[in-house]
Amino acid sequence: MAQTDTVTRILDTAEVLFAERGFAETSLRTITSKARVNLAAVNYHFGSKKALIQAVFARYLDPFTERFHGALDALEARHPDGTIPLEELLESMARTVLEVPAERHSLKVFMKLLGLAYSQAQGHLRRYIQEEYGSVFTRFTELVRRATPELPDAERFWRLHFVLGTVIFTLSGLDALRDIAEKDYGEHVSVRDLVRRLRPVVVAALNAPLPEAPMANRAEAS
Amino acid sequence: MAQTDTVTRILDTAEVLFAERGFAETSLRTITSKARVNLAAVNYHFGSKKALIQAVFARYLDPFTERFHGALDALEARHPDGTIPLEELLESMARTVLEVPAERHSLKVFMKLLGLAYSQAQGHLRRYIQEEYGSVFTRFTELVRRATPELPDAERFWRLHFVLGTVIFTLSGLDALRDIAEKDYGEHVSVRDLVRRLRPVVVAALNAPLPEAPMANRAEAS
DNA sequence: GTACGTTTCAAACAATCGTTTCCATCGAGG
DNA sequence: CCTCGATGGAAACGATTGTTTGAAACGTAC
Repeated sequence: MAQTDTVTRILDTAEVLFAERGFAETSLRTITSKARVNLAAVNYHFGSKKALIQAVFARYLDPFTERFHGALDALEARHPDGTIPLEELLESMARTVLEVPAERHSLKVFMKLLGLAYSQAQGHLRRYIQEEYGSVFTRFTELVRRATPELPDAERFWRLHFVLGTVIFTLSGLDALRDIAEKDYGEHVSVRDLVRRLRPVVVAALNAPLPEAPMANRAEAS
Repeated sequence: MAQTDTVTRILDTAEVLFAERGFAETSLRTITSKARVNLAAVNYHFGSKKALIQAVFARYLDPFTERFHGALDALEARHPDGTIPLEELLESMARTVLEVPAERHSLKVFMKLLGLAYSQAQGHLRRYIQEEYGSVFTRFTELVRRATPELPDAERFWRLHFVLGTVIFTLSGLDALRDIAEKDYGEHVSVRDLVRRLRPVVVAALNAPLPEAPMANRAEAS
């Protein structure tokens, strides 16, 4: 139908502009004019700008969670003892993250959006993502827990976010970094190349020795 | 003078609001009313909103670069051979980052601002920071190069940005993460505690084994 | 062909934005 | 006392924002 055409044209244009400039810096007029669609179409089809932003994310995250659940199902089936090696877990997640947007040639956009979701205040976005897609992440962390029984729970929690930061930060700022790297080392870096470089770093970070015991608790500016 | 009072009151208010909501989401009216100064004061003292944003950063980065240069001078004096151990370099940087905003009890704000500087498009900001403060970073990376001669240049470049992502991502999203961690593990985390946890992870990431040789060059969606 | 629900369109809405203007106020120097 | 440059303050500027409106255009079923 014609609706689908307008809706997808809005989404296709919006995700690119959001990724390039951020949410607040992208007006509905910029989106609709570039998408060759009437201004009112956004509010008609999505209801509001907030809802459009969430729809942009849903188009990536819905297939991602579905595939990732499937991938974890397969992994659990191959390891009936319930303990999946850490490398396989990471590998599975990486593959899923790469697969989903690859079909629309928009891995870069997906990564930038993930970066924005974390950095931009946009309270509603973080809440929406947390409520809508938190369950997959919970399942994943539980599997990581079984894979790394020697790590204290709190330590594992923080280290998972450390490497999450590494990946999102790197892949979402990829363009700028790639330009610098290319200028300084003349080497062209593909996303797959970057993932190859990331793997040993992530594994080493998760397997790092435990920190020294904390000193006496000192108050800290909050 | 009265000028100084107005200027610092604007800066104090602006940096907090920017850190909480981002730049585009913080209006000059919100800043000036909360700071109890006239709306026109911002344009009078700073010239524009862009200039105010840069001034907020300069108030942190100017003392930071000065101290960091001094710390590196001291390190080079203690190692006349020109090779400073990696741990000392990292330690020195961490200490400087913690010192500067500690004097104004605003480490959290500083970290959030750093995170915003990377994520928000705000082209002018990245350019400003790069041009104004890029030299310290260049000096630091050169010292890291001498400290890790076994690493290929490109590999070191990427790993430095990996750990930079870890640190900025973690410390700028600290509030949200701290809430989750506190809820899940009942443990209160101070910034110093987090730095203690970060140290072994960062060292392990930089010292990770080299990735396997790349496969045949495959084109990748850019 | 006519009626109906859906979608598109141009126009206007009220609100907010950054910036500018103009005048009052102040304090120091002549 | 008067002057003058610097600062504070109220009001308005024009531009842009997200959203709403009401009518035109559309395809479909009777």
